[in-house]
Amino acid sequence: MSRARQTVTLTADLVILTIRDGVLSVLLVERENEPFQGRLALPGGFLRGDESLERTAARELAEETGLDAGALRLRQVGVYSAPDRDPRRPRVVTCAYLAIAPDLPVPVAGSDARAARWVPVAEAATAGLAFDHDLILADAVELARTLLQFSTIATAFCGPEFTIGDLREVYEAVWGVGLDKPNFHRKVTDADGFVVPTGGKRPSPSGRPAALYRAGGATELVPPMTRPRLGT
Amino acid sequence: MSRARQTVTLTADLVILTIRDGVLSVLLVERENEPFQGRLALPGGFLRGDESLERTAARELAEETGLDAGALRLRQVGVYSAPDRDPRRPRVVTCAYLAIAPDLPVPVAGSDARAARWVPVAEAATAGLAFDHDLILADAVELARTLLQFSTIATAFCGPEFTIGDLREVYEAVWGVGLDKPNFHRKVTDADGFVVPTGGKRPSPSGRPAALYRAGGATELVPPMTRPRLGT
DNA sequence: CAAATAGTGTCTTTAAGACACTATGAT
DNA sequence: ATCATAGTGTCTTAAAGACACTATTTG
Repeated sequence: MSRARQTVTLTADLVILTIRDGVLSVLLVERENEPFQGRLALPGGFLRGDESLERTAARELAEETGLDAGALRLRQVGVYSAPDRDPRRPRVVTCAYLAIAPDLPVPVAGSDARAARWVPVAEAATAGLAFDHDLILADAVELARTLLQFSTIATAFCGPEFTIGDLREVYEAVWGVGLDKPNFHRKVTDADGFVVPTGGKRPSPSGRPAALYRAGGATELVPPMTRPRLGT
Repeated sequence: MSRARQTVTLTADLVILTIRDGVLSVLLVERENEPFQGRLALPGGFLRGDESLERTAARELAEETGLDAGALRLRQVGVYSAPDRDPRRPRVVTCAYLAIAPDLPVPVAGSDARAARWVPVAEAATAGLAFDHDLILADAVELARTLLQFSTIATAFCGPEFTIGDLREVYEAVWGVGLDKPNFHRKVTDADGFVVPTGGKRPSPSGRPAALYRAGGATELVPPMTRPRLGT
């Protein structure tokens, strides 16, 4: 019974999100070759010899951003296996991974010299990415939005030290909403193991300096952050 | 740059859950061949010619249970790509899908004549499944538990008509907890588009007959069903 | 002082959960 | 009548959200 036991090529694609100037942005590379030459695409690469897909994704992440995949957590977004998703040839199946990064100084030029840059997600979605990367990006952003509700992952968007205001801006950028400052402050500082004060303060150009925090030990966020409902 | 562009074999595995006699159960097949001959495994099969993985999963579902995949919704659980997960040969990568089914009369003998049967999830987890199917099953069950909180998918465990008590038993079986009957009743009937009364009643051997409902139009469940927290 | 941003107090509304109570059937 | 299961009322507590208010800085 070896009927149609087909072999395929596997890739791992990365959706690396960060916040730049208060705008949710994604790391994209410009394609050098056909198909989709000159179009923007998610960074990614082929599965190699003895790797799992997670390892492929971690390796690509290091190559594209210089970030240690051990520090950052990769989460599976999903598998994309439509037979014609790669026009070159059938049967290139990809698994997408989500990574959340602090605001990096600049995307490290990939070791493979591709021009990588941060693009606001809203812009990327309208511009039209290569392959089915529009769909992948949309799924990944939706996953990130959900993770913000139930996990403490928002701190991954921040540096090692941050203010509650910084954290609030993360939620506002990813969710695309405005949040009540006083209630947000209370909720975050009350949640167990979400943030812990470092004792330091960050002066502001004009106004009271904000206390600094670092990420706490918890991964799950209880009670969850409630995302404002639109339709209601 | 064709370095190590490896080809792999892809399969889709199915975690088909149902509730039998109040116990969360999974459809398993007994393996006829090595490796893991005689052991229980998740049903699944190889990706064919022009299929997407979703289609492979849907086809397997039809073969194993006779259920129309159009009626049932398949959800991706995840990709499992550890290099040595199939001892026969490296690079068999699988994508697992979750399907939720009403209590079927009996597993339709698969068209490929494998002995398929329902096994309580607790039993399957301890028995030790073939390959990494223990892990896949655990992930799928965790996904199902989460879906019960935020979606109206619990009705998929029931037939076309069901009582609120039936629905409560679904939650209790999947979550492994007891729920307050009066509060559950109110919450379910108040939630918009979760269940709609059919007007019928189901007599009970001893006691007041229960009103019958069918699944409503909503897919998202707001407010969500709150899953009792353990540690607190 | 005013302006600006950080953070606290407190009230209202909503939902969760406990549980007493009523309703409707079989025997 | 009793027993059993279905379903409602109501009270308590916890959390969401609005928003007035206080605190701490710069100019």
